[in-house]
Amino acid sequence: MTGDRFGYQDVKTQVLARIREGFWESGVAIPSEIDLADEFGCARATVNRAMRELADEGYLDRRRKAGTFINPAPKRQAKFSIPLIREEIEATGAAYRYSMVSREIADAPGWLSARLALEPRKKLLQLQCVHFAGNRVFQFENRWINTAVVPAAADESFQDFGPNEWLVKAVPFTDVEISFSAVPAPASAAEYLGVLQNTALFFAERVTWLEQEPVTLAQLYFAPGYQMTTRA
Amino acid sequence: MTGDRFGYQDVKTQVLARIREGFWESGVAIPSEIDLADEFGCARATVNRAMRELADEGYLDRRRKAGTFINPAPKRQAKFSIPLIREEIEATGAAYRYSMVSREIADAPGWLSARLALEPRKKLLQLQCVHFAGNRVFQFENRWINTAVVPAAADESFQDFGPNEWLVKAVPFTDVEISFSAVPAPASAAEYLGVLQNTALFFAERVTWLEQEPVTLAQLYFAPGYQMTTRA
DNA sequence: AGACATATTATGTCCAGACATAAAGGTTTC
DNA sequence: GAAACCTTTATGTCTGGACATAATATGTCT
Repeated sequence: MTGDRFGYQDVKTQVLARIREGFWESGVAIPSEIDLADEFGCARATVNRAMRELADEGYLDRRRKAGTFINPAPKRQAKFSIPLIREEIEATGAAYRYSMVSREIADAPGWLSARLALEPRKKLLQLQCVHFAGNRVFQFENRWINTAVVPAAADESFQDFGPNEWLVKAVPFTDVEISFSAVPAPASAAEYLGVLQNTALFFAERVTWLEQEPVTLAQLYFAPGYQMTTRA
Repeated sequence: MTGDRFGYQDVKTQVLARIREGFWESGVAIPSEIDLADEFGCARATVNRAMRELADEGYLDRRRKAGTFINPAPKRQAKFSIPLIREEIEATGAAYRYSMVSREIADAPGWLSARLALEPRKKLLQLQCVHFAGNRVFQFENRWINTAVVPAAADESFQDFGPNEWLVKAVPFTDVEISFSAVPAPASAAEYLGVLQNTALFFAERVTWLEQEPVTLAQLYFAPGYQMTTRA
């Protein structure tokens, strides 16, 4: 209720409040858009937008003809923005610094071929690099790039900027798959992060695809203490 | 282009394709809604919905009067649904089993009071429990419940079901904060998960609030090998 | 009763037009 | 030149109407 008219935001707030206070009997359809529009004194389109967004947010279930129902167990879905690492670091006030550790064209190991659905022994560009926040190591990155899809990558030295930074500008992609887990630090990551082997590290693996073609796989080892946080 | 008319879905697909193929010059505003509506032969409201959703999804930036711009570095935002643990386990085909380990009313330790903005030495209900997938331990849970906000919790034994399962049905909440990290297994978690101390564990900490009041804090230690995955 | 066709209904989408609003850009004034 | 004012414009929202669509409910026939 911003003041005079009942907008879709107001409808959302009202309906959400009613859901929370148990205003409507659970399990029974809540009033139809027409009825609500009538009650709130606005057009059906306005109510529709409010209800559609509440459904998108998981509070409501809607079915044609059947009506709109309160979702008894709203699956809280957390949204994480995956920023460029440079921005993530600079947002903390620290200076971002990048350093490439190794760069080579190599055969894809077996697990990688399987993971990316590549024919065996395909040549890929492999990069290892380190990202610093100030003078502390922030992340160790192990990356493979499919030069069949991104031939231009073979001509880049990646001395002055990270592969991700280059890739997001140079290559469009259609699908991303990210998985997070905790791993004991492998030898390489331990060395560059300056921790003991098997230290608990937050680990992310990200694969991007362009239509059906795998573009790149990144394995990201975060320094101890890293947290990924969200408010919902 | 579903066949005849140009709906908002079609507009989205077209515009997204143009973004990806670099159809519009980067850095310059793309055509206005009116122009696009004209070009696609549909109403401005239709284009508006398409563009609004693309902006929500992070592909576009829109500003009144200035116009609509392509987001050069679309902050890929991953959405994770946070299912009830029972559903998560049963979705894998395994049987869910739950077991409570301890239950007591205790003073909130200092770090907790600070974290939840409670007055010091406030009495909280503390629970420790274990969630099984089949006969393997899946998660060790350490939880505090603010009985000032949820007095009914003090009367629950939590012998037969987990606190989360009970809370989502019994208490509304307005805000959730989740953070994920990797931790070395503390003694308690190591014992119940059957791993050595300091094993790398995926760890989630979730705080829920009802308006300004903290409802509950959960610390979730996942068995080794756990992955949180998303496709975007 | 069960199978099948038909009517009903709430949501999903669209349109044409309207006014509101934020912000860019220009103009005037000090 | 900076501050204050005005104009313009693209997006943001709303209306009241319309048709489409999916799914339920109902009626009919076997």
